[in-house]
Amino acid sequence: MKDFNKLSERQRNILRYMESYLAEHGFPPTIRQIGEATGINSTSVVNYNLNKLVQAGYLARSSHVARGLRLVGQVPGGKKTGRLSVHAAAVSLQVPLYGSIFASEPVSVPEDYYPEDNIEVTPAMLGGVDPAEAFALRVKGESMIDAMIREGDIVILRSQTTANNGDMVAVWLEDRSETTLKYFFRDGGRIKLQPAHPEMQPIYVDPAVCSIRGKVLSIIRHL
Amino acid sequence: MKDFNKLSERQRNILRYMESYLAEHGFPPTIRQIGEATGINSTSVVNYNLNKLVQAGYLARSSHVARGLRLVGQVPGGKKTGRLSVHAAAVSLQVPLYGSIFASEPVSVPEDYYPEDNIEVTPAMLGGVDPAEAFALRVKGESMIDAMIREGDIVILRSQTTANNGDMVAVWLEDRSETTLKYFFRDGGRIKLQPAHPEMQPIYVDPAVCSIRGKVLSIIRHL
DNA sequence: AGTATAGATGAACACACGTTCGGTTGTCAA
DNA sequence: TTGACAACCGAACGTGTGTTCATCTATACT
Repeated sequence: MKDFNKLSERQRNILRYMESYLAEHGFPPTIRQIGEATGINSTSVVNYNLNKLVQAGYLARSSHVARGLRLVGQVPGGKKTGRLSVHAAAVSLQVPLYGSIFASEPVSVPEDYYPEDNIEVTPAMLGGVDPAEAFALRVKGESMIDAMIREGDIVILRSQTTANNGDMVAVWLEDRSETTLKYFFRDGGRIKLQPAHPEMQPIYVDPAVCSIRGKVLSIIRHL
Repeated sequence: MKDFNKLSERQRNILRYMESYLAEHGFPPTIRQIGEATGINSTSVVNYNLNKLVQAGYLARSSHVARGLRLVGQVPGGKKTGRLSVHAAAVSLQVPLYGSIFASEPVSVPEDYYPEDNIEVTPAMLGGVDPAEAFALRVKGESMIDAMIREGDIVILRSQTTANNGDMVAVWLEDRSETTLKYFFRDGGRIKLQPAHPEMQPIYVDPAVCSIRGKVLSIIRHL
Protein backbone atom coordinates (compact mmCIF):
# COMPACT_ATOMS: atom_id res chain seq x y z
CA MET A 1 0.00 0.00 0.00
CA LYS A 2 1.09 3.51 -0.63
CA ASP A 3 2.28 5.03 2.56
CA PHE A 4 1.81 8.74 2.68
CA ASN A 5 4.15 9.03 5.62
CA LYS A 6 6.91 7.37 3.71
CA LEU A 7 7.28 10.52 1.64
CA SER A 8 9.50 13.41 2.57
CA GLU A 9 8.05 16.58 3.98
CA ARG A 10 8.68 18.32 0.69
CA GLN A 11 6.97 15.65 -1.29
CA ARG A 12 3.89 15.84 0.91
CA ASN A 13 3.85 19.60 0.49
CA ILE A 14 4.08 19.23 -3.25
CA LEU A 15 1.10 16.93 -3.33
CA ARG A 16 -0.96 19.20 -1.15
CA TYR A 17 -0.07 22.21 -3.23
CA MET A 18 -0.95 20.36 -6.43
CA GLU A 19 -4.32 19.56 -4.97
CA SER A 20 -5.17 23.07 -3.97
CA TYR A 21 -3.78 24.65 -7.11
CA LEU A 22 -5.74 22.25 -9.24
CA ALA A 23 -8.91 22.97 -7.33
CA GLU A 24 -8.40 26.67 -7.71
CA HIS A 25 -7.30 26.92 -11.32
CA GLY A 26 -8.48 23.83 -13.10
CA PHE A 27 -5.02 23.14 -14.49
CA PRO A 28 -1.79 22.03 -12.83
CA PRO A 29 0.99 24.34 -11.64
CA THR A 30 4.41 24.65 -13.25
CA ILE A 31 7.59 23.31 -11.76
CA ARG A 32 8.60 26.82 -10.78
CA GLN A 33 5.28 27.53 -9.10
CA ILE A 34 5.60 24.35 -7.10
CA GLY A 35 9.09 25.36 -6.06
CA GLU A 36 7.99 28.80 -5.01
CA ALA A 37 5.08 27.47 -3.02
CA THR A 38 7.05 24.83 -1.20
CA GLY A 39 10.25 26.73 -0.58
CA ILE A 40 12.39 24.98 -3.17
CA ASN A 41 14.49 27.32 -5.19
CA SER A 42 15.84 25.11 -7.87
CA THR A 43 13.67 23.74 -10.62
CA SER A 44 15.80 20.65 -10.81
CA VAL A 45 14.98 19.74 -7.23
CA VAL A 46 11.29 20.05 -7.90
CA ASN A 47 11.78 17.92 -10.98
CA TYR A 48 13.68 15.43 -8.87
CA ASN A 49 10.93 15.17 -6.30
CA LEU A 50 8.22 15.00 -8.90
CA ASN A 51 9.90 11.99 -10.40
CA LYS A 52 10.03 10.45 -6.95
CA LEU A 53 6.31 11.00 -6.61
CA VAL A 54 5.75 9.36 -9.96
CA GLN A 55 7.75 6.34 -8.84
CA ALA A 56 5.73 6.21 -5.66
CA GLY A 57 2.55 6.20 -7.71
CA TYR A 58 1.13 9.52 -6.58
CA LEU A 59 1.15 11.29 -9.90
CA ALA A 60 1.74 11.01 -13.62
CA ARG A 61 3.79 13.22 -15.88
CA SER A 62 3.74 13.96 -19.57
CA SER A 63 7.29 14.78 -20.51
CA HIS A 64 8.11 17.95 -22.36
CA VAL A 65 4.61 19.21 -21.76
CA ALA A 66 3.97 22.45 -19.93
CA ARG A 67 2.02 21.69 -16.77
CA GLY A 68 1.91 18.06 -17.79
CA LEU A 69 1.09 16.83 -14.32
CA ARG A 70 -1.80 14.82 -13.05
CA LEU A 71 -2.72 13.42 -9.70
CA VAL A 72 -3.38 9.74 -9.64
CA GLY A 73 -4.79 7.99 -6.66
CA GLN A 74 -5.99 9.89 -3.67
CA VAL A 75 -4.16 12.26 -1.41
CA PRO A 76 -5.46 11.98 2.10
CA GLY A 77 -7.30 15.20 2.51
CA GLY A 78 -7.81 15.59 6.19
CA LYS A 79 -7.21 12.23 7.64
CA LYS A 80 -4.44 13.53 9.80
CA THR A 81 -5.82 12.80 13.20
CA GLY A 82 -3.82 15.43 15.01
CA ARG A 83 -5.46 17.90 17.25
CA LEU A 84 -8.45 19.87 16.31
CA SER A 85 -9.18 18.62 12.96
CA VAL A 86 -9.02 20.89 10.23
CA HIS A 87 -11.70 20.78 7.74
CA ALA A 88 -14.98 22.00 8.74
CA ALA A 89 -16.59 21.77 5.36
CA ALA A 90 -17.54 25.33 4.87
CA VAL A 91 -17.98 26.72 1.43
CA SER A 92 -15.54 29.06 -0.12
CA LEU A 93 -16.32 31.49 -2.89
CA GLN A 94 -14.60 32.58 -6.03
CA VAL A 95 -14.26 36.10 -7.31
CA PRO A 96 -12.81 37.06 -10.68
CA LEU A 97 -9.32 38.54 -10.83
CA TYR A 98 -9.38 41.42 -13.29
CA GLY A 99 -5.70 41.95 -13.87
CA SER A 100 -3.43 44.32 -12.07
CA ILE A 101 -3.61 47.73 -10.55
CA PHE A 102 -0.59 49.79 -11.44
CA ALA A 103 0.21 53.41 -10.89
CA SER A 104 0.09 55.53 -14.05
CA GLU A 105 -2.44 53.25 -15.62
CA PRO A 106 -6.17 53.12 -15.30
CA VAL A 107 -7.29 50.19 -13.27
CA SER A 108 -9.20 47.64 -15.21
CA VAL A 109 -12.84 47.51 -14.35
CA PRO A 110 -15.11 44.52 -14.81
CA GLU A 111 -16.71 45.86 -17.95
CA ASP A 112 -13.45 46.30 -19.77
CA TYR A 113 -11.94 42.87 -19.58
CA TYR A 114 -12.66 39.33 -18.89
CA PRO A 115 -11.18 37.81 -15.81
CA GLU A 116 -7.75 36.31 -16.13
CA ASP A 117 -8.25 34.12 -13.14
CA ASN A 118 -10.38 33.35 -10.16
CA ILE A 119 -9.42 33.98 -6.59
CA GLU A 120 -10.74 31.85 -3.84
CA VAL A 121 -11.98 33.77 -0.84
CA THR A 122 -13.79 33.05 2.36
CA PRO A 123 -17.13 34.63 3.16
CA ALA A 124 -15.51 36.56 5.98
CA MET A 125 -13.25 38.32 3.54
CA LEU A 126 -16.20 39.74 1.68
CA GLY A 127 -17.74 41.08 4.84
CA GLY A 128 -21.24 40.21 3.78
CA VAL A 129 -20.98 41.73 0.33
CA ASP A 130 -22.64 39.87 -2.51
CA PRO A 131 -19.92 37.79 -4.16
CA ALA A 132 -21.27 38.79 -7.56
CA GLU A 133 -20.26 42.39 -6.87
CA ALA A 134 -16.79 41.54 -5.72
CA PHE A 135 -13.66 41.38 -7.80
CA ALA A 136 -9.95 41.18 -7.21
CA LEU A 137 -6.87 43.04 -8.42
CA ARG A 138 -3.22 42.19 -8.17
CA VAL A 139 -0.94 44.99 -7.06
CA LYS A 140 1.95 45.73 -9.37
CA GLY A 141 4.89 47.91 -8.50
CA GLU A 142 5.85 49.48 -5.23
CA SER A 143 3.65 52.48 -5.75
CA MET A 144 1.13 51.49 -3.11
CA ILE A 145 3.73 51.24 -0.43
CA ASP A 146 2.29 54.29 1.27
CA ALA A 147 -0.93 52.35 1.71
CA MET A 148 0.92 49.55 3.47
CA ILE A 149 0.38 47.41 0.45
CA ARG A 150 3.10 45.60 -1.39
CA GLU A 151 3.74 44.28 -4.83
CA GLY A 152 1.97 40.99 -5.32
CA ASP A 153 -0.78 41.61 -2.81
CA ILE A 154 -4.28 40.68 -3.86
CA VAL A 155 -6.90 43.30 -3.18
CA ILE A 156 -10.54 42.28 -2.91
CA LEU A 157 -12.93 45.07 -3.89
CA ARG A 158 -16.59 45.71 -4.23
CA SER A 159 -17.41 47.34 -7.53
CA GLN A 160 -18.91 50.79 -6.86
CA THR A 161 -18.54 54.39 -7.97
CA THR A 162 -19.26 56.18 -4.73
CA ALA A 163 -17.85 55.84 -1.27
CA ASN A 164 -18.39 56.80 2.34
CA ASN A 165 -15.99 58.65 4.55
CA GLY A 166 -13.30 56.34 5.82
CA ASP A 167 -13.61 53.76 3.08
CA MET A 168 -10.46 52.63 1.38
CA VAL A 169 -11.06 53.00 -2.33
CA ALA A 170 -9.36 52.43 -5.65
CA VAL A 171 -9.49 55.76 -7.47
CA TRP A 172 -8.41 56.95 -10.88
CA LEU A 173 -7.02 60.49 -10.67
CA GLU A 174 -7.42 62.00 -14.08
CA ASP A 175 -5.20 65.02 -13.58
CA ARG A 176 -2.34 62.90 -12.34
CA SER A 177 -3.02 59.97 -14.66
CA GLU A 178 -2.60 57.68 -11.74
CA THR A 179 -4.43 55.03 -9.83
CA THR A 180 -4.06 54.60 -6.10
CA LEU A 181 -5.57 53.05 -3.05
CA LYS A 182 -6.37 55.63 -0.41
CA TYR A 183 -8.75 56.37 2.39
CA PHE A 184 -11.63 58.47 1.17
CA PHE A 185 -13.04 61.57 2.89
CA ARG A 186 -15.34 64.28 1.67
CA ASP A 187 -13.95 67.59 2.84
CA GLY A 188 -16.25 70.43 1.87
CA GLY A 189 -16.36 70.57 -1.89
CA ARG A 190 -13.18 68.62 -2.28
CA ILE A 191 -12.11 65.10 -1.73
CA LYS A 192 -9.38 64.24 0.72
CA LEU A 193 -7.37 61.12 0.02
CA GLN A 194 -5.44 59.92 3.02
CA PRO A 195 -2.62 57.38 2.63
CA ALA A 196 -2.74 54.50 5.01
CA HIS A 197 0.73 55.16 6.29
CA PRO A 198 0.18 57.50 9.24
CA GLU A 199 3.18 59.69 8.54
CA MET A 200 2.22 60.62 5.03
CA GLN A 201 0.29 63.70 4.06
CA PRO A 202 -3.15 63.51 2.49
CA ILE A 203 -3.80 64.91 -0.96
CA TYR A 204 -6.81 66.96 -1.97
CA VAL A 205 -8.46 66.56 -5.33
CA ASP A 206 -11.42 67.87 -7.28
CA PRO A 207 -14.31 65.38 -7.40
CA ALA A 208 -14.53 65.95 -11.15
CA VAL A 209 -11.16 64.35 -11.80
CA CYS A 210 -11.48 61.58 -9.28
CA SER A 211 -13.38 58.49 -10.32
CA ILE A 212 -13.93 55.72 -7.86
CA ARG A 213 -13.64 52.18 -9.13
CA GLY A 214 -14.32 50.17 -6.05
CA LYS A 215 -14.11 49.92 -2.31
CA VAL A 216 -11.50 47.73 -0.74
CA LEU A 217 -12.92 44.92 1.33
CA SER A 218 -9.77 43.05 2.23
CA ILE A 219 -6.22 42.33 1.26
CA ILE A 220 -4.37 39.06 0.94
CA ARG A 221 -0.63 38.80 0.99
CA HIS A 222 0.99 35.59 -0.01
CA LEU A 223 4.60 35.02 0.96
CA MET B 1 -29.48 32.34 -21.30
CA LYS B 2 -26.44 31.06 -23.06
CA ASP B 3 -27.37 29.66 -26.41
CA PHE B 4 -25.11 26.91 -27.51
CA ASN B 5 -26.42 27.21 -31.05
CA LYS B 6 -25.38 30.82 -31.14
CA LEU B 7 -21.80 29.68 -31.37
CA SER B 8 -20.03 28.89 -34.60
CA GLU B 9 -19.33 25.32 -35.60
CA ARG B 10 -15.68 25.81 -34.80
CA GLN B 11 -16.41 27.16 -31.39
CA ARG B 12 -18.59 24.19 -30.57
CA ASN B 13 -15.84 21.88 -31.73
CA ILE B 14 -13.36 23.64 -29.53
CA LEU B 15 -15.55 23.18 -26.49
CA ARG B 16 -16.10 19.53 -27.23
CA TYR B 17 -12.41 18.95 -27.75
CA MET B 18 -11.59 20.77 -24.53
CA GLU B 19 -13.95 18.51 -22.69
CA SER B 20 -12.53 15.28 -24.02
CA TYR B 21 -8.92 16.36 -23.74
CA LEU B 22 -9.44 17.41 -20.17
CA ALA B 23 -11.09 14.14 -19.32
CA GLU B 24 -8.27 12.20 -20.88
CA HIS B 25 -5.26 14.11 -19.61
CA GLY B 26 -6.29 16.01 -16.54
CA PHE B 27 -4.96 19.28 -17.92
CA PRO B 28 -6.10 21.51 -20.77
CA PRO B 29 -4.74 21.40 -24.33
CA THR B 30 -2.57 24.06 -25.94
CA ILE B 31 -3.73 26.45 -28.59
CA ARG B 32 -1.88 24.48 -31.22
CA GLN B 33 -3.42 21.21 -30.12
CA ILE B 34 -6.86 22.73 -30.33
CA GLY B 35 -6.09 23.99 -33.79
CA GLU B 36 -4.86 20.64 -34.95
CA ALA B 37 -7.87 18.82 -33.56
CA THR B 38 -10.41 21.19 -35.03
CA GLY B 39 -8.81 21.80 -38.39
CA ILE B 40 -7.60 25.32 -37.71
CA ASN B 41 -4.11 25.94 -38.90
CA SER B 42 -3.32 29.26 -37.37
CA THR B 43 -2.77 29.77 -33.68
CA SER B 44 -4.19 33.25 -33.88
CA VAL B 45 -7.52 31.94 -35.11
CA VAL B 46 -7.74 29.56 -32.21
CA ASN B 47 -6.83 32.42 -29.95
CA TYR B 48 -9.52 34.53 -31.54
CA ASN B 49 -12.20 31.93 -31.04
CA LEU B 50 -11.12 31.21 -27.51
CA ASN B 51 -11.63 34.85 -26.66
CA LYS B 52 -15.08 34.66 -28.19
CA LEU B 53 -15.87 31.72 -25.99
CA VAL B 54 -14.69 33.64 -22.97
CA GLN B 55 -16.98 36.52 -23.87
CA ALA B 56 -19.83 34.10 -24.26
CA GLY B 57 -19.11 32.78 -20.80
CA TYR B 58 -18.08 29.25 -21.72
CA LEU B 59 -14.56 29.34 -20.45
CA ALA B 60 -11.96 31.34 -18.57
CA ARG B 61 -8.40 32.07 -19.57
CA SER B 62 -5.29 32.97 -17.62
CA SER B 63 -3.26 35.17 -19.86
CA HIS B 64 0.33 34.29 -20.62
CA VAL B 65 -0.11 30.97 -18.95
CA ALA B 66 0.60 27.73 -20.77
CA ARG B 67 -2.62 25.71 -21.02
CA GLY B 68 -4.31 28.40 -18.96
CA LEU B 69 -7.78 27.35 -19.93
CA ARG B 70 -10.71 26.30 -17.86
CA LEU B 71 -14.25 25.34 -18.63
CA VAL B 72 -16.78 27.33 -16.73
CA GLY B 73 -20.35 26.32 -16.62
CA GLN B 74 -21.50 23.24 -18.37
CA VAL B 75 -21.34 22.30 -21.98
CA PRO B 76 -24.75 21.09 -23.14
CA GLY B 77 -26.23 18.14 -21.56
CA GLY B 78 -26.03 19.85 -18.24
CA LYS B 79 -27.13 23.17 -16.93
CA LYS B 80 -25.88 26.61 -17.60
CA THR B 81 -24.37 29.03 -15.21
CA GLY B 82 -24.59 32.73 -15.41
CA ARG B 83 -21.87 34.96 -16.69
CA LEU B 84 -19.32 35.17 -14.01
CA SER B 85 -20.96 32.75 -11.82
CA VAL B 86 -19.75 33.07 -8.36
CA HIS B 87 -19.95 29.67 -7.14
CA ALA B 88 -19.50 27.78 -4.16
CA ALA B 89 -16.75 25.42 -4.95
CA ALA B 90 -14.04 23.88 -2.94
CA VAL B 91 -13.98 23.35 0.74
CA SER B 92 -12.29 25.88 2.85
CA LEU B 93 -10.11 25.11 5.81
CA GLN B 94 -9.94 26.32 9.36
CA VAL B 95 -6.85 27.09 11.34
CA PRO B 96 -6.75 27.94 15.04
CA LEU B 97 -6.23 31.53 16.13
CA TYR B 98 -3.83 31.52 19.06
CA GLY B 99 -4.27 35.01 20.34
CA SER B 100 -2.24 38.04 19.48
CA ILE B 101 1.31 38.88 18.64
CA PHE B 102 2.50 41.99 20.41
CA ALA B 103 5.90 43.55 20.66
CA SER B 104 7.55 43.18 24.09
CA GLU B 105 5.71 40.00 24.77
CA PRO B 106 6.51 36.49 23.76
CA VAL B 107 4.30 35.29 21.04
CA SER B 108 1.97 32.57 22.07
CA VAL B 109 2.80 29.24 20.59
CA PRO B 110 0.38 26.39 20.04
CA GLU B 111 1.63 24.41 22.99
CA ASP B 112 1.07 27.24 25.40
CA TYR B 113 -2.55 27.99 24.89
CA TYR B 114 -5.63 26.67 23.34
CA PRO B 115 -7.14 28.54 20.47
CA GLU B 116 -9.51 31.36 21.10
CA ASP B 117 -11.07 31.11 17.70
CA ASN B 118 -10.86 29.55 14.28
CA ILE B 119 -9.94 31.41 11.13
CA GLU B 120 -11.23 30.31 7.80
CA VAL B 121 -8.63 30.17 5.06
CA THR B 122 -8.40 28.94 1.52
CA PRO B 123 -5.96 26.23 0.47
CA ALA B 124 -4.02 28.75 -1.60
CA MET B 125 -3.27 30.76 1.50
CA LEU B 126 -1.50 27.81 3.04
CA GLY B 127 0.61 27.28 -0.04
CA GLY B 128 0.55 23.54 0.25
CA VAL B 129 1.37 23.39 3.93
CA ASP B 130 -0.47 20.85 6.02
CA PRO B 131 -3.39 22.66 7.64
CA ALA B 132 -2.67 20.83 10.86
CA GLU B 133 0.64 22.67 11.13
CA ALA B 134 -0.81 26.08 10.48
CA PHE B 135 -2.02 28.60 13.00
CA ALA B 136 -3.01 32.23 13.03
CA LEU B 137 -2.14 35.29 15.10
CA ARG B 138 -3.75 38.69 15.33
CA VAL B 139 -1.41 41.66 15.20
CA LYS B 140 -1.72 44.07 18.07
CA GLY B 141 -0.16 47.52 18.14
CA GLU B 142 1.64 49.45 15.45
CA SER B 143 4.95 47.81 16.17
CA MET B 144 4.99 45.74 13.03
CA ILE B 145 4.58 48.69 10.78
CA ASP B 146 8.11 48.25 9.46
CA ALA B 147 7.02 44.88 8.15
CA MET B 148 4.19 46.44 6.19
CA ILE B 149 1.78 44.93 8.64
CA ARG B 150 -0.87 46.83 10.51
CA GLU B 151 -2.83 46.46 13.67
CA GLY B 152 -5.64 44.04 13.20
CA ASP B 153 -4.03 42.03 10.43
CA ILE B 154 -4.28 38.29 10.68
CA VAL B 155 -1.03 36.44 10.10
CA ILE B 156 -1.11 32.81 9.01
CA LEU B 157 1.94 30.87 10.08
CA ARG B 158 3.36 27.42 9.92
CA SER B 159 4.63 26.22 13.25
CA GLN B 160 8.36 25.60 13.01
CA THR B 161 11.56 26.40 14.85
CA THR B 162 13.93 26.71 11.93
CA ALA B 163 13.79 28.74 8.77
CA ASN B 164 15.34 29.15 5.37
CA ASN B 165 16.93 32.27 4.04
CA GLY B 166 14.29 34.67 2.86
CA ASP B 167 11.46 33.33 4.96
CA MET B 168 9.43 35.77 6.94
CA VAL B 169 9.37 34.49 10.48
CA ALA B 170 7.96 35.33 13.86
CA VAL B 171 10.93 35.46 16.24
CA TRP B 172 11.32 36.03 19.94
CA LEU B 173 14.48 38.02 20.68
CA GLU B 174 15.53 37.20 24.19
CA ASP B 175 18.02 39.99 24.65
CA ARG B 176 15.58 42.62 23.54
CA SER B 177 12.54 40.99 25.10
CA GLU B 178 10.71 41.59 21.93
CA THR B 179 8.81 39.74 19.26
CA THR B 180 8.80 40.76 15.63
CA LEU B 181 8.08 39.62 12.15
CA LYS B 182 11.14 39.88 9.95
CA TYR B 183 12.80 38.32 6.96
CA PHE B 184 15.28 35.70 8.04
CA PHE B 185 18.82 35.27 6.71
CA ARG B 186 21.77 33.32 7.98
CA ASP B 187 24.84 35.52 7.73
CA GLY B 188 27.92 33.64 8.75
CA GLY B 189 27.52 32.72 12.39
CA ARG B 190 24.88 35.34 13.02
CA ILE B 191 21.32 35.84 12.02
CA LYS B 192 20.28 38.81 9.97
CA LEU B 193 16.73 40.02 10.41
CA GLN B 194 15.59 42.28 7.60
CA PRO B 195 12.47 44.41 7.96
CA ALA B 196 10.05 44.26 5.08
CA HIS B 197 10.16 47.97 4.56
CA PRO B 198 12.97 48.46 2.06
CA GLU B 199 14.36 51.59 3.64
CA MET B 200 14.91 50.15 7.07
CA GLN B 201 18.17 48.68 8.28
CA PRO B 202 18.49 45.01 9.18
CA ILE B 203 19.49 43.93 12.67
CA TYR B 204 21.97 41.20 13.50
CA VAL B 205 21.45 38.84 16.40
CA ASP B 206 23.08 35.83 17.96
CA PRO B 207 21.29 32.59 17.13
CA ALA B 208 21.31 31.70 20.82
CA VAL B 209 18.95 34.49 21.75
CA CYS B 210 16.72 34.22 18.74
CA SER B 211 14.00 31.62 18.80
CA ILE B 212 11.82 31.11 15.81
CA ARG B 213 8.17 30.41 16.44
CA GLY B 214 6.83 30.07 12.95
CA LYS B 215 7.13 30.99 9.33
CA VAL B 216 4.65 33.41 7.85
CA LEU B 217 2.60 31.94 5.03
CA SER B 218 0.21 34.74 4.33
CA ILE B 219 -1.47 37.79 5.73
CA ILE B 220 -5.09 38.84 5.69
CA ARG B 221 -6.23 42.38 6.22
CA HIS B 222 -9.86 43.08 6.79
CA LEU B 223 -11.09 46.64 6.31
C1' DA C 1 -19.07 52.53 -55.63
C1' DG C 2 -16.97 52.74 -50.69
C1' DT C 3 -16.29 51.03 -46.08
C1' DA C 4 -17.07 48.85 -42.27
C1' DT C 5 -16.84 44.35 -39.61
C1' DA C 6 -16.22 39.29 -38.59
C1' DG C 7 -13.31 35.66 -39.65
C1' DA C 8 -9.07 33.74 -41.19
C1' DT C 9 -3.97 33.35 -42.40
C1' DG C 10 1.01 32.76 -41.55
C1' DA C 11 5.02 34.58 -39.75
C1' DA C 12 7.69 36.55 -36.12
C1' DC C 13 8.37 37.49 -31.35
C1' DA C 14 9.15 36.84 -26.45
C1' DC C 15 9.19 34.38 -22.69
C1' DA C 16 7.34 30.40 -19.86
C1' DC C 17 8.76 26.08 -18.73
C1' DG C 18 10.76 21.33 -18.81
C1' DT C 19 15.32 19.34 -19.12
C1' DT C 20 20.13 18.62 -18.35
C1' DC C 21 24.50 19.00 -16.19
C1' DG C 22 28.43 20.13 -13.15
C1' DG C 23 29.03 20.89 -8.40
C1' DT C 24 27.94 20.86 -3.28
C1' DT C 25 26.46 18.96 1.12
C1' DG C 26 25.28 15.44 4.39
C1' DT C 27 25.04 10.73 5.84
C1' DC C 28 26.33 6.05 6.24
C1' DA C 29 29.37 2.11 5.88
C1' DA C 30 33.67 -0.10 5.10
C1' DT D 1 40.15 8.19 5.64
C1' DT D 2 37.60 6.60 1.31
C1' DG D 3 33.68 5.74 -1.52
C1' DA D 4 28.87 5.57 -2.57
C1' DC D 5 24.57 7.68 -2.58
C1' DA D 6 20.49 10.61 -1.80
C1' DA D 7 19.15 15.31 -1.78
C1' DC D 8 19.93 19.73 -3.32
C1' DC D 9 21.59 23.89 -5.83
C1' DG D 10 22.37 27.24 -9.79
C1' DA D 11 22.81 28.07 -14.33
C1' DA D 12 22.31 27.20 -19.11
C1' DC D 13 19.84 25.29 -22.95
C1' DG D 14 16.14 24.29 -26.14
C1' DT D 15 11.71 24.41 -27.28
C1' DG D 16 6.78 24.71 -26.19
C1' DT D 17 3.39 28.05 -26.25
C1' DG D 18 0.69 32.41 -25.90
C1' DT D 19 0.69 36.85 -28.23
C1' DT D 20 0.85 40.27 -31.86
C1' DC D 21 0.78 42.08 -36.39
C1' DA D 22 0.18 42.86 -41.34
C1' DT D 23 -2.54 41.02 -44.71
C1' DC D 24 -6.38 38.80 -46.97
C1' DT D 25 -11.21 37.29 -47.80
C1' DA D 26 -16.03 37.34 -47.27
C1' DT D 27 -20.49 39.53 -46.16
C1' DA D 28 -23.38 43.44 -45.14
C1' DC D 29 -24.62 48.08 -44.89
C1' DT D 30 -24.81 53.27 -46.80
